[in-house]
Amino acid sequence: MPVMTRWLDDQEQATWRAFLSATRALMDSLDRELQHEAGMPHAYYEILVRLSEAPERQMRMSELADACGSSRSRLSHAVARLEESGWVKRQDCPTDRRGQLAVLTADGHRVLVEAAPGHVEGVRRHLFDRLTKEQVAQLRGISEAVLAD
Amino acid sequence: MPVMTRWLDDQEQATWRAFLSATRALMDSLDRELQHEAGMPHAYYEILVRLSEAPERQMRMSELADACGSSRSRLSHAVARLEESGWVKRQDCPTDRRGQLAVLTADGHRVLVEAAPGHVEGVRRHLFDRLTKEQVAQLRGISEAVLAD
DNA sequence: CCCTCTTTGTTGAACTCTCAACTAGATGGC
DNA sequence: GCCATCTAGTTGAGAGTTCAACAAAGAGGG
Repeated sequence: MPVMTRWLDDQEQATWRAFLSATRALMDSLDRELQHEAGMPHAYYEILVRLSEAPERQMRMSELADACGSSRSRLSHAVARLEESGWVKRQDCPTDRRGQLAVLTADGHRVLVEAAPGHVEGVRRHLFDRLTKEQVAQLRGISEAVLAD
Repeated sequence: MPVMTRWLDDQEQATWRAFLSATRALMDSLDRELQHEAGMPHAYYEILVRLSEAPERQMRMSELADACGSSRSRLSHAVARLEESGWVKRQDCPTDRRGQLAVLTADGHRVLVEAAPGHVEGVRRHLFDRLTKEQVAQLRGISEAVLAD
């Protein structure tokens, strides 16, 4: 039996459309810049960041997938690609013979260090420079509310 | 000459990571739901929405690309796909012989009408139900600030 | 009119992501 | 020990996106 749809009111509608446009524009810019300056998409950059912050710059594939909000399949393909570039290598996990460790290589770390300033600059230019301190706090609250489970 | 990088402070860092996670989770959910219920990704749904709102349910390819925040190439591929599904058709533009009009078909309109309630429900569940009225207003302001040129 | 520059839209190749199927190893009950 | 079940990770195919190259037609200056 069909239930009455709760359509979006004007404020919600306008918010949703602005949010979609803004997010798409933001992500497209960052992706393009990162591809141009570091030769990788934003998703791959994030993988390198997570690895660089992990103890011994290494992580189990599934932890890494969770940390990046990525599916296992996606991560598997991505790490394969990053391995071809020589930025990550895989090692067998000593405690679980099913497991694999993704390890950031010296080259991978160097690429990351070189790309980071330009990327941060981009995040500022496209996002934080356009917001007040108050809006930054609001955006954090909103993001955390969306994530809450 | 290298210029000192303005790194993100703690608040910005936390905001940026939460924003990335939240946006990715939100978009992934909506994409999955729409793919499952309507057989198309969110980007294609948006194309149908824009067409449905246009006079005579038709638009020039480049207007449509701008409205969707899409590249011409992307739109061209997308419309080709939507045409295969029978939801959109192309027509020559009468006033500009280079031009093409994308026209929403009756089938396309029907699919859209059927998918809309479920999609709106998803947008509510994943976004608006988790925010206060105040946060919705804030999100609108933030999005518009990011879009401003 | 002619030449140049711009705009419109498409195309193919390379790349990324998704989904379902699959292998291999761990786990738990009996 | 044995079996069913679950978890870790990979794989290949199909779908979507990007990028650069391209053809075709409009626009504008001389």
